[in-house]
Amino acid sequence: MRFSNAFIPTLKESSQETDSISHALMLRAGLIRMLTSGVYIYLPLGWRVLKKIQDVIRSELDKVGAQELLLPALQPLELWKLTGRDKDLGQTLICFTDRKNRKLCLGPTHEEVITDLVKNNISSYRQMPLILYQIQTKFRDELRPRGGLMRSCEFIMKDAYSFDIDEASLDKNYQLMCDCYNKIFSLLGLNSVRLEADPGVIGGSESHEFMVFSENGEDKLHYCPSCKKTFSFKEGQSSCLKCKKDLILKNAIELAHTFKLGMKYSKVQSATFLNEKGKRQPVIMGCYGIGVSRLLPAIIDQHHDEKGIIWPKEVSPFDVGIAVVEFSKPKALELADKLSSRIESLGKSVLLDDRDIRAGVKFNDLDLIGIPLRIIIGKHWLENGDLEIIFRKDKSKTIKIKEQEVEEKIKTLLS
RNA sequence: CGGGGCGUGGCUCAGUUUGGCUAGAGCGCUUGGUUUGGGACCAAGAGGACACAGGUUCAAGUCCUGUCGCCCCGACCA
Repeated sequence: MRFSNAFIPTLKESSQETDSISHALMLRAGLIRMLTSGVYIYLPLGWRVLKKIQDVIRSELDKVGAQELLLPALQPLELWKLTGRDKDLGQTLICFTDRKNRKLCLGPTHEEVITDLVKNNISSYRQMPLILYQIQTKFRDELRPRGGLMRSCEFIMKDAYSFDIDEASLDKNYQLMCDCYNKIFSLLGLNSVRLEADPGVIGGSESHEFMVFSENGEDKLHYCPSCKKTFSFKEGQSSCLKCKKDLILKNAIELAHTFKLGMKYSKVQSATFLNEKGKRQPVIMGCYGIGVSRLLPAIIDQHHDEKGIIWPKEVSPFDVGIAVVEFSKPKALELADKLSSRIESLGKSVLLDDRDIRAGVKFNDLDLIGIPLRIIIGKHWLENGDLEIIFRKDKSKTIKIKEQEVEEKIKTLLS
């Protein structure tokens, strides 16, 4: 992709109103724009990152045997009345009546819908265990949206649901999913901690949250500086039970929330199956959510410097940036085109900055956008054919290579 | 929903306290020229009627009333 053709509206300044770093960087780097409070547009660059994040999630979930489907965002309010959650969610649930006088709502989560699906399509213990998931837009009329994508009214969520014949089997799936989440977050460059949580409106017997420490997080955690153990803020203790050290209060972002639902939904919605003895019983359920769009600010929060974003290579919108500094020389652009198609044939994406502007602007934009590797075709190339590879994370590691070494080098650096 | 702040070209903001010439700056944009390794410079342009509605006044971006929108803190948060 040539920068001159790309829609990447970067900004030099950010408004004084946006006080979270990640949100300001998302606006400045041309990742998102606000439509109205709590509702955001994903620009091409932001959407590329979001798709990369989804790729990681899909790939890991598929590995543990979870199957992707897509449930409707539009749901009959009837289902919610059945479980009584229309009242639990209250005004958060966005409801309306269609022209046929049908009462509908926009899905804030999908326990009712998936349970309804299972009720009609699972009837035997032979059909379980089963894990289904989707990546979908959720709608919640938040009292106060904040922090850009951190808490918005329309957001992307990955929600998975497990179906088992008994508690022991649920425990297995639950563990499987938690391990999978740890893997996903570590691939995304997020140092997550897991701790027990309040099941809240979703319900169930047991529940855990996956959190990452962040100054701009909405949640608070107690942290032991000695044994590194984390405690939920609600537990209310002031010193570590083990080390007796004073706990430190830290802000954190909730990345994911898992629940052992048990029979909460299957009982009310009559999602039952016949066990091996021919006895009818409710399906045992689990539910596992990841705030996908929230991962964007969470990752940026953990990976940035004063110049801008530093994407982990798994989620960078482009794998390689090429800055043509000697743009007045036709040969430089020719070489850049050649290099980018050679790199693309390795299955890597390239953002080629061919713009007729000064070097400083390109460097600053590429720093802001945060692509991990940058090739410069500039004065060293003019002098003796050297291409420079600059690492976004650490410029002191800059290396010089010749044109014919590019594929080999990129392959090693991106593996 | 309670408290606080804000709304002036595409972006970031000044101007409002103490009403007064024709509404400003920087960035961005267009054209020409000089530049060209860390957000260049010169020149010439385009672009706003000051969130909206009412009111006070000889005169309102500025004062008053109402409405709408946005941000932050709190409450809430699957």
